[in-house]
Amino acid sequence: MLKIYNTLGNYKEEFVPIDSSNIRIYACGPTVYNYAHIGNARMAVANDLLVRLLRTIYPKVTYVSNITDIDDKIIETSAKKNIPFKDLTRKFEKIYNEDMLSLGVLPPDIQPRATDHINEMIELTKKLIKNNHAYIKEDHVLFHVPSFKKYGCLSKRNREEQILGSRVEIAPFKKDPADFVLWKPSSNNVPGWQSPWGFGRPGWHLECSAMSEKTLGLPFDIHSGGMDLTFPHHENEIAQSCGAYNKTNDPKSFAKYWFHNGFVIVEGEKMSKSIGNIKLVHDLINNFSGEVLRLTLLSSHYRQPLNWTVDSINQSKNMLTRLYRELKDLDDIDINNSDYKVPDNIMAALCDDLNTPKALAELNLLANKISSSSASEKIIIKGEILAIGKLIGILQDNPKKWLGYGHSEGLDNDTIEGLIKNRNEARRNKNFTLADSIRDELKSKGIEIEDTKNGTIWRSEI
RNA sequence: GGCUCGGUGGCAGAGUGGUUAUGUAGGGGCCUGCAAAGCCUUGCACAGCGGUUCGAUUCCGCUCCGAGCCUCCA
Repeated sequence: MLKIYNTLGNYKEEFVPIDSSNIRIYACGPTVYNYAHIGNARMAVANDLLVRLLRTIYPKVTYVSNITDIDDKIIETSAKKNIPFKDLTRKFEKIYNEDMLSLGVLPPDIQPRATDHINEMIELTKKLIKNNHAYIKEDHVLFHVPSFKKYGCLSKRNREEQILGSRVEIAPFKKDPADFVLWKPSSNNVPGWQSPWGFGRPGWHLECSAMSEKTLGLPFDIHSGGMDLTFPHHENEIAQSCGAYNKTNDPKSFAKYWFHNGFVIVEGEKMSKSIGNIKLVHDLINNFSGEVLRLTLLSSHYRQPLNWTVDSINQSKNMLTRLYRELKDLDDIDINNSDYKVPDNIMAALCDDLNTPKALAELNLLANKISSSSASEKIIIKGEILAIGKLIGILQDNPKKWLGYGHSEGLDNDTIEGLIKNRNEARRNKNFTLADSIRDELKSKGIEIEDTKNGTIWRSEI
């Protein structure tokens, strides 16, 4: 039984599908005007894991994650760089997908773009006007928040208190301070589309309401995104999608479960432009394998804040190295892929609101058992480790390759083999000073050697 | 000011009303010419103060500290 924490209600609850033959999930994707940072990656990895887990339980999962390719930050950036906004967004959409793939994130089944759904957004806005949830004022269309009684149900906010504590300047054309824009005018040099309310562009919440309905139908099972999207983005989506169909008393007529991942902080500090500590996947991938980055993201529970530190990355790297070493030692054991089975205790941990730290602890315990296991037990353990790895998206590489055995980026293999031969010659002659100096020389070139009972083997330091 | 969520061993990070988390880093040992790798073994912990309890790190209250949202944000 899968349990997930539902922000709509703030408690962990059993996942009961709307239609168990097709689980439908929508994750708010990136606004593509820059490289993806590690926070974007955490969202993608958390949802990827959820989808992978759902796929092991249910026959079909439809995973939708959008690309926001029109918004004011995009417009600003394209103006500043003097390139058409479409060129900008297509470029970073491509980079985003490449970066996520390097983290082992499987592509969503559908990745809709906001600009391909302008008509749907216009239709949705028309419905909201017709249902008296929206009004037209000074070329804007605004959602009237007091018309939606359940407003605040997701973020547990009381409107009056919000207004009192508000530090936001309120646009003069709003009937109510909480009203938000569905459609706004664009001047000639700003991207826009023709609409019944003139040339303009959508407000930023509207796209997800339109695209989720179009791609998944209403209601769907899970809606996800970063914690910060809870308010106002997801709150407004609920208002729009429920208001369009006059289901204002039933937020679950839009999406049943709300799944939100926590933030990434960097070396104990908030990740922000002003501190200048934004970690881009594009840069990290030059220094660490995607698998290491993925494991680092999975090493804390998805709802907890994740402290991204050099130490935490190295820890993940060391853990993977150790596990790959175990697998390398089991290299000569052939197993049938179809016999893979994720052990019950690890399934249970993952089904308990994606408790990845617990699952990883169990994985380590499983690996610890190898040294004291019989040959037949080792077959089972190897299969289980690979099955777990497949589920959570790690350990699928060739162990020798991953560990760097037998290939070098610096010295060529013949030179290395030659030096090892000389060293072993020296060892036979008990000339350990020479032997050790050869080893040191190799080490300085990034080559580590291991003397085993089957001879000397070498690997590049990872 | 309002709403959420946290404070666990050097570090990372689960969990539990009484029993080992796990990893990583350290200590000791085996192996090795010495290493590396592996194996065995071992410290170190539950922010503070009250309360409930036979017993609390785990439940309740308060205090202190921290994070996020309330404005664009994953």
